[in-house]
Amino acid sequence: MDNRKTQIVELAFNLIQEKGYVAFSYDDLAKPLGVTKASIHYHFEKKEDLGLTIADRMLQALEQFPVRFASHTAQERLNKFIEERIERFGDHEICPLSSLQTDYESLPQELQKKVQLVSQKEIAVLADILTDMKSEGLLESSSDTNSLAYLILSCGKGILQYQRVLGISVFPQLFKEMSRLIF
Amino acid sequence: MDNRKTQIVELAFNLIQEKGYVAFSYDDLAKPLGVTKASIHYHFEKKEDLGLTIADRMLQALEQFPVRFASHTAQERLNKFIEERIERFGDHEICPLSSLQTDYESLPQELQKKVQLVSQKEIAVLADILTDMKSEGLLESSSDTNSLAYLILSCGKGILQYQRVLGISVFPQLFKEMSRLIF
DNA sequence: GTCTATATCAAGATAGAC
DNA sequence: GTCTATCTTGATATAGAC
Repeated sequence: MDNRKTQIVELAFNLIQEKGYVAFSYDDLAKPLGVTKASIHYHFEKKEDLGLTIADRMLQALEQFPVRFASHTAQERLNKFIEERIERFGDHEICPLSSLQTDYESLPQELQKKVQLVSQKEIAVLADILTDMKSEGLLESSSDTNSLAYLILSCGKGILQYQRVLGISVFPQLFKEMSRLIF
Repeated sequence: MDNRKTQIVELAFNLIQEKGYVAFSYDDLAKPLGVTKASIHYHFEKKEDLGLTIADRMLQALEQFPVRFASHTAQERLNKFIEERIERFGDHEICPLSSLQTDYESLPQELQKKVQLVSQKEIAVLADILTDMKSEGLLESSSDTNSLAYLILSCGKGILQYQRVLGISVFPQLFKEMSRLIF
């Protein structure tokens, strides 16, 4: 049953968004699936293997983004990039990359390396979109698109954290404020 | 020896900035101090007690900030607010509040409540400074100072995470970019 | 091949020694 | 009052049952 493997990855991905990488356990996966922890270990021998699979999925999604929207304008790609993120997160979820970044010092070396790659790729994908926007005159020519990418992503991730803790929805206003500043 | 208690708090505070709240253990505290875990439990019966003490310290520091700089201009207070943060963080440290926010779902209720208070207070302190700056004409009158506070803090915290993972120093450029946008 | 029973280790926490 | 020896639990991981 290869579907079980997918189930585990999906569940683990959600748990990372909710509890963080260090905080979630194999029992958190086993219980809802109605199996024992050891069964999870069959599919993913070590927690690191599961972490790597998830980080790889994140990396692939980022790599595919520019391919999926190759025929779209830069403005459309920016909108998609942001919309997809907004849709993905509920009230009790934070960015999975934020979780992995926070737990960075506890991660095994190979997973650390993968988290680095994902972090770099996420910045690069957004920076590319912003650079295209600059070419199209939608952004001031003096803008540092790389710094802007850091700024936008950091901001979005931070807001998710505040939202969850404070139980409020500041994303919309904040987004308006950010757009007003940048564009 | 009441100094031992202080030592523990200092150490735990650093560990939260490095590893996160869930990830650090009483053994991480005991080893460098040359005592057993149980000894730490004497000073802080439960991990939650230690967490609460640290969160309280963060809250007090925030409450004192406007008092310490009551006679300063809004611009000076903003500079101080940011400078103190920049000075506090090394290459392998992230914002302690970010750590507690990421681990939020794993925290005992009382500590969750305290993390909420710290989060609110941090936003409020910065928003107050920005509101004063608006009164002094240093900020566009249309600015939403509350949203700006979220934006600035989120951004700063996010950057610390990227910096640590990528081993780079993007804070300076990013800060320049942010200042250019906001002020 | 897929899973359970079990081992091992480290976590947080208690009770009792100095 | 301060700490150590010890307990209990829950974590990751292995070896072996179906």
